[in-house]
Order: sequence, then C-alpha cells, then structure tokens
Amino acid sequence: MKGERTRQSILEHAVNIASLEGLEGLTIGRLADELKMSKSGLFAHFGSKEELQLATIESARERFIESVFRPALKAERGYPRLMAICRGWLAYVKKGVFPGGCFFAAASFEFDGRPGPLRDAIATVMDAWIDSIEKAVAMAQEEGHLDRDIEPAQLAFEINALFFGANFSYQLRGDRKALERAMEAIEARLESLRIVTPTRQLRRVRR
Amino acid sequence: MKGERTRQSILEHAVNIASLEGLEGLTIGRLADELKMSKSGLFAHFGSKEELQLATIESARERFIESVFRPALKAERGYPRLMAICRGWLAYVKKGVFPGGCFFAAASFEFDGRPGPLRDAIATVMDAWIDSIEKAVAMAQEEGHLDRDIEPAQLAFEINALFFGANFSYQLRGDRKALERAMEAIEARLESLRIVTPTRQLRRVRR
DNA sequence: CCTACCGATCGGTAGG
DNA sequence: CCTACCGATCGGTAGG
Repeated sequence: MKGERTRQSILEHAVNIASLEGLEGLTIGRLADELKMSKSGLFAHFGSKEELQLATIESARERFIESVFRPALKAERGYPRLMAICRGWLAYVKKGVFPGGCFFAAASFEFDGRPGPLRDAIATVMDAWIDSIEKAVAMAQEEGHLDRDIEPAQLAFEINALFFGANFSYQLRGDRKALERAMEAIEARLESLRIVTPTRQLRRVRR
Repeated sequence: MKGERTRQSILEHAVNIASLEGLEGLTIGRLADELKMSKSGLFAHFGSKEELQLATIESARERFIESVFRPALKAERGYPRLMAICRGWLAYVKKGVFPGGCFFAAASFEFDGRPGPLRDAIATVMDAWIDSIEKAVAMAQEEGHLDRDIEPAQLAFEINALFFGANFSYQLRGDRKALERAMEAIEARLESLRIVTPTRQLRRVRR
C-alpha cells in the first residue's frame, strides 16, 4: 500500500518533469534528488529506466483522460459531446494540467523518429485518442447533427491538428490568442458541416 | 576554406541526427564517431555544445528555406504563392528533407518548456516563418484573391496547425493519407475565403 | 586537427 | 528503502 503511494507520487513528479524536459530528459538521479530519495530506492520501483518511462506515459494518459475525456462524456452524444471534447482540450492546456503543455504532443514529436517500446506506447495512446474524436464525429452524424459527407477520420485529423497548433503557438510563441484561434477555426469548420433541424433551432432561440 | 567545408559537413550530419533524436539527443561523442573525427577536433569548431546546437539550428533553417520558402517565391504573388507555400511544405515532409520529419516542429515541442538561447533561436525561426505565411495571406488579400475579412494571423495559424498535424500523423502514426488530408483541409478553407459572393456577405451582415 | 586526460553524471548492481 | 559502488559516456580542457 505504502509502496504504491510512493510509486504514484514518483510518477506524478516524473510526468511533470517529462512534460517540460522530455521523456529522455527525465533522469533517475534528478528525480530521486527532487523527491529526496536515493537513486537506488527509486530505481527499485521500476527496474529499468525504460519501465519508468513507460509507467510515466501511463500516468500521463490517466491524467489526460481524467482531465479531458471523462468530463466530455457528461455532454450529450453528438454535436454537444464533440464540442465538449474540443473545449475541454483547449481548457486543459490553459489550466496547465501538464506544466509544459500537452504531454502527448511533446512525446509524439520526441519519439516519432525513434523506434522502440516508448514510441509504440505513445502511438497507442494517440491512436486511441484520435479514434475517440472520430467516434464523437460519427455519433454526431448518427444523431443527425453533422453532415454525413465528411469522413470522420478527416475531421478528426483537422481537429487534432488545430489542438497541436494551439499548443505550439501558446507554449513556444506565447500567443495568448492561440487557444481562441483554435476554437474559432473549429467552430467555423463544424458550423459549415452542421445540420440544424427546425425543432433544434426553436429550442435554441427559446433558451 | 577547408575548415569551413569540414564545419558544413559536421552541421549537415548534426541536423540529420537532431531531426531524429532531438537537439538534446545530439552528442559530440556520437557525432565525432560517425564522422570519424576525434571529439576534441570536432569540438574545436564550435567551442561549446550550445554553440554547436545553435549552429545546427541555423543550418536547418537554411535547408528549410532552400527547400520550402525560396521555391515558393517563384509563384505569383497572392493566392498562387500561398498555395505554393502549402504544397511546398507538404512535399518537403514527403521528400524527407529531414530524416525525422520537420526539424522545426520537433525542435519547437522539444524546447517550448526550456527557457534559454536554444528556445529563443527556435522561436525566432518560427516567428519569421509564421510571419511569412501571414504576409502571403495579406498579399493574396491585396491582390483581391482572398476575403479581406479573415485576419492573416488567424489563417496563418490554421495553415501552420495543419502542417504540424500532418507531420504528426505522417511520422508517428504512419498515416499515408496525412499529407493529402492536410491539403484537402487547406484547400477547403482557402476556397471558402476565395471570393466574396453577395450571398455570403448578406449572411455575415445579418449575424 | 590529434592524444590524453578531467570531474560529473548517466543507468544500473551488490548487499543489506 | 539505504550506502557504496560499477563501467560508460557526458561536455570540456591541456598541450601539442
């Protein structure tokens, strides 16, 4: 039990370091120092640096899901949930859920040229995430909220690109408007694909 | 003269390594090994690792400009040049001008959380690049090819986001359609802004 | 451009 | 969880 608590606090710290300095910039010595543990004591929790990195990715995945994906599931299927995902993602960057911006955007670019288990783990998380966006798009089409002509994979690609572009402009360029720019682009794109039924419009006007 | 040639060949190799493993993953020992030089012989060209990294960024910038920006200047001002920039960027990823995908996308995400001269150098290159896109948009508006209502900074943001999203999907996810998806999104967006029809204006005014 | 070094830090191990 | 250690590699220097 206590070992598990220690392990969790190590990983929370590891995720924060990695989001700023990269997963390769994460070193056991520094992590132990900052947590006032011995290197070997910390090391014993994982067995190898790669296992530590894999556990760090998994911890980051959980934090991401709790912060962005799970809250969005409270919104109604279809257009509202798709919008909740988008607003949630931008809010997650603004809130600084990871101190260095989106952990997975950084990890994706860090490992896209390095084959191995770390790259595979990151790709698996990202595949699942893009798939979640695609599913939200498909649901919006099924509910009759969104034009069926658009391929879910295409729209998911575009939405994710605007997320990454927002993270880039916000974190590197310090563009305070970056998150609003992304939202504006997403809204314009979704609006152009939206199917507004008369009943729905009436309900909106009355509200 | 000969020293300069050696320096250039060191930097070309350094750029390739850094595009795959990151600017921090670039080490003097490995670089010297692969170039069959002594560490200290290579080191003497730069004086410090940071100077090597800064020179690597500058070398990558030159390669990028020669590959993407300068060819696009041959296209006519306005819409054609803006399209040439977009096609050129996607072709540059497809051709593998840098073996690990876009050097500056990777460097941006690697250093956005690490203040210092390297981050500043990368930010300066990216600011200039985004500015080039903005200028191309503004010219297209001046030439009467593009709706003047769109803010150049907004459209440049969107185009760059689609570039980064394409690089991500292509490099990490291995999505062969990624570059076409980005082009499709860019074309759809530009097409929607291309000519201001009376109908469109009416709808806008009413809002 | 080289050989021969330096102290610091890396991931990891032995033994408790 | 610790101390005490290992070989390898890091950026960098001295001297030629």
